[in-house]
This record gives sequence, structure tokens and C-alpha cells, in this order.
Amino acid sequence: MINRGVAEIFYNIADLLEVKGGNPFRIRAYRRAAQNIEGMPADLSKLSEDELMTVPGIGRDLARKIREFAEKGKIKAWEDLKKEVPEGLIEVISVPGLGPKTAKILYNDLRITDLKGLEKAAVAGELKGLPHIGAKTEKNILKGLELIKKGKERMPLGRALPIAEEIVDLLKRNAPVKEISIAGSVRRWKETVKDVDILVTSDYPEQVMDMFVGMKHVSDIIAKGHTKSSVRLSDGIQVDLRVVEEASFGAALQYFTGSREHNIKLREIAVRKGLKINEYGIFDEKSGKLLGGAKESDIYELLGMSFIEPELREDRGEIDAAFKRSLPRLVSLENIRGDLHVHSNWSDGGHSIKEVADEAKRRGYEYIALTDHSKGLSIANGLDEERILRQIREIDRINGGLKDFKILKGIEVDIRSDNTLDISDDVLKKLDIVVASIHSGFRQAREKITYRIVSAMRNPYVNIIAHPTGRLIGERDAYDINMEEIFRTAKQTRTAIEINAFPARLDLNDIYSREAKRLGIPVVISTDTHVSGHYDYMRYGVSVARRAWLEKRDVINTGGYRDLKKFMNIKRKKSNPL
DNA sequence: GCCGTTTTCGGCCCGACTGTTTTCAGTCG
Repeated sequence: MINRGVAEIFYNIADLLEVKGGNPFRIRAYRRAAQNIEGMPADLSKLSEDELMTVPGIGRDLARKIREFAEKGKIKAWEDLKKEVPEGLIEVISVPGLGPKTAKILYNDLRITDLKGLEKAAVAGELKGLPHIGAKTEKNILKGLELIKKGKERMPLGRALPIAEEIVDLLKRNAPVKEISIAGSVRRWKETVKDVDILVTSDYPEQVMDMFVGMKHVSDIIAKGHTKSSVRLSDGIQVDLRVVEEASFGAALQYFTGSREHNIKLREIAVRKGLKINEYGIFDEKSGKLLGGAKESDIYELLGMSFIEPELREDRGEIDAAFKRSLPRLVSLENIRGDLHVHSNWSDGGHSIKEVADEAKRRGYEYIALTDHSKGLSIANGLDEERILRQIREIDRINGGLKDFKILKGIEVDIRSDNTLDISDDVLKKLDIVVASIHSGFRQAREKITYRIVSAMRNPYVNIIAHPTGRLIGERDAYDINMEEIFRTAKQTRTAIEINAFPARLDLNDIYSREAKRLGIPVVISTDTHVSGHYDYMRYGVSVARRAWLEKRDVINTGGYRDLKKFMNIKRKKSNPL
């Protein structure tokens, strides 16, 4: 799989060209190609030049470069470019407020080629006096350098969304706002985000801005204007607030939700139709007449397409589908009828089985699968065969006292490093549902780790593979596995793949989940709940499914208890024809 | 560098804010 490598090279070429001051559209072309490659589950190295050219954003030239990389492991044009431009300059333009033009001046006039040199010159006060650089800019550059040292780049959605919701709540209560909405990548539920965007309408924009920049946790006011302000909170996250007129709210919401690529495409289409879109509305190009923009749907309607849900706005085919009126009806949180990955205090959960069940029922679920850890995870007090049998009896007893709710007897069985499961089939077959997952040996070779998962799926009692790639966002990469083979086996064996809703996991991710749907592989969305508050994470799991274009029928736990039992039995019957 | 029911060449989204500037360039989203 060379996709990741190629995408990184294209991003790098774009950065180098930017520092060099290249054609901005050429730079955009590289970034767009890189982004599209990242969103592709198919292995690039297996595609011919002509096949590559069918990928949006890849033409003859980039197709050749990809083939070159696939065959020789390097790209000459990139090697040449690297010789030409000092690589440290890429870091230099990563300093907030410092762009390619300034970097060029710094390089030409002061021979600054990296962050170290930049800091030295800034501290010495050598920057001010250069064209377009004064004392204030120099100070801002020093500030930006500090920020980089703290290493605040992208943060997981699980951290950004609660912050966004808190600020929305604060503004609603304390500022004269009318309409208010989260926008940006948070509204698209992107798994990591760079900043938080909030949009409001108000008759008193100045008051809203004052209130906003005066919030308790604001450590830095980056900008403050009539319609737009930006602050940095003490934990490093940047929050942007925009105030618009009510007549523009929809257009602004559309615009500030992005993604950038999605918006650029829409605007290009608008231009071709003699229309103009900006954050204030959608206009007739010639007369300048406002045609719409109070509602977000105005934009899509006037372009002649279906409304596109924010989660789909990544320029991954949604615009074509919206024109053809063939967008999916996305699965929603309300569709979820139970949680199939839940822990109790029998292993490392925080509550008793009864408490875990009561909480799920209170939230409107019809069932849960109790899937405590198995003995391989001794650190989590995993269950051995004997305790599993005891737990089965205990669940039967509790189920007897529950109305309109079922606890499925399950286990999160450990797939050991030697491919075996750590619980015998004799015990697994007594359970309603078996979830299998890897908790050790992450660094094994690709073939080996793939084979472990494939072996688990071939076990007739294993229904679901939990957190299939093992990644922890921002902490640990996915283990090196052959997803194609895993998907193939999942399909053959009728084993479901989990979208683990834990915000640090979101595993499968959106791209693989979309591929799973394309291949017809059953998907479940589960929270991996350890304490009752974790049930709240379901919305993150659903967001991954929505970003993957999944519909209700693609997700097993949107069905009722009977459907669920039916799904589990298909595999057992298939494996045991008698 | 990509792309085409206007185009195989000449386009390529659009505006806010800051800081350095007397009218605008640079950066950002």
C-alpha cells in the first residue's frame, strides 16, 4: 500500500512549491491529488497509468509520478525540488501568520532556512525593517514560534466538540445572539480538527464580540473585527467566531462548514451557471441580485442539487451524487437500537451488569451485548472459562427480571499473538455473541497480524472484530494489516466489522468504513463503554458511519433483537451445516 | 497541474483582518 507515501510526497511537493513561490493553482493541484489519494481505499500501486487518471485530480503528469514511485520507490522531480529548496523553510511557513512571501524575504535577506535561524533572528530583532515586517510582526512571529514548540496541531474531535458545545452554550446564555451554530470541520465531524468555528446572527455584533474575546479561558486574542474574531484558549485551541445578518445565515453556515475543496467545487459550478456564491448569499452574477442564502439549503437548491449533509462535504463524490439525486439516506443516532460492546465490573468496567443494563435501557436501547474482557487481558481482570459460565448464569437471572430489554451474553475475546483465541470454542458457543480483538503484538509483521484477524474471523463463533486496526488517534498508528484480505474474509465468513465509537479510536475510520459498505460487509457501531458516560460516545461512532455514506440498513445494530439473533445464527449455521 | 454541454488553452472561489502601509500585500480559512 503506497497511498500514504504518495500522498505525503505530494503534500511535501506542494509545500516546497509554496515556499518557492510557485503557481498557486499548481500547488492546489498537488494538495487536491494528495487529499483524494488519502480518501482512497484501493492500493495505488496496483493501478495502471490510465486507471490512475480516472481518479479525480490526477492527470497524466501525476499518474506518471505515481507509477514512477510504485516502480522505483522515488520521484525524480521531488528529489530535484528538495535539492533546490531548503526543507527547513517548510517549518518556517508553518509559523502562524508567516507565509511563503515572508519566508522568501527571510531567506533572501537573512539566509534563514529553518525555525532555529528564524528564532535567533527574531530574538535579535533583525526582522523588523525588512519589507512589510515591523515590530509587531516580529513579536507575532516569536509568539507563533512558542506555539509551535508546544506542539498544538490537530486535536481529536472528542476534545474539540465538547469545547465547541460549551462555547455555544455560553454565548446563548450571555450574549445577544439569535441563531447560533457550530460550523467548520467540527460540524463535519472530522476525526481531528485544527480549530473550532462558531457562527451567529445578532443585532448587536459588537457586544457578541466583546463577550466572546472576554471569555474566561481566552489566553490570546488573535483578531477582533466587526464580523470575525479569533481567540486562542488557554489549552491552545483556536476558536473563530463570525457574526452575520440573518439573511445570510444559511450561506455563511454553508461557507464556514466547508470543506474548502467542497466549497471551491460548488463555486466553480455556480460560476458556470452564471451565479456567484459567497458567505452572504447566492447571487445572479450579472445583475448582482440576491437569490437566496437565509437557509443553508438555498445554496444547494439554487444549484439544482440535493441538500448535502455536512458529514459528506469532503469532495469525495457527494457533489455528483447530489446532482444525480442519489445521495444516501444517512444512518442517524436515533436509528441505533443497542450497543454491542459494553464492559461491566466483572472485568475493567465501572458498574455492575444490572447498572450497565439499566443505563442502556434509560437511554432508549432495546439491548446490549455484555462483552467483558477475556483472561488474556489479566490487567483488565479478564474472565476465564469458569467465570464466563458464572456470568452467563448471572445474566440469565438479570434478564429474567428485565422488561422490553435484553442483555446478550458475550465476551471480548483476545486474539493471541499465536493466532489462537484465549477462550475455548466449547465456552464461546454457549454465548450469544462473540467480539474478538487484538490487544498485544501490535508490531508484528503485516502477514502475521493480518493472519491473526483472519483466523479469528474463521472461527464460527466470532461475530464481530472490534477496533480492527488498533489505531489511537494522535498516539498510535494503525497496525500494519492487509485490509483487503480482512474485508474479503469478513465477507466470506459473514463476520461484522466494528466502528468503535471511542473518540480516541474511531476504528474503523470513515474511509475503510465506506469501503466496507461498498463490499457489502456488515458493520456494527459500538461504544466500548467502561463507565456509563461512555454510552454518549455513540454519536461519534455514528458520525464515522455517516462520513462513510452508511445507511441504516448497512448497520447491524439498527435492527431489533430478533434481527440481531438472526445475523449471529447465519454464521453458525453456515459453519456447522448440521 | 487539472480540466472542459461555452474551452485541448486559459481559466482555476472569495472575502475578512492585520500590519505596514498612504492604497495594499500577506495570510488565513
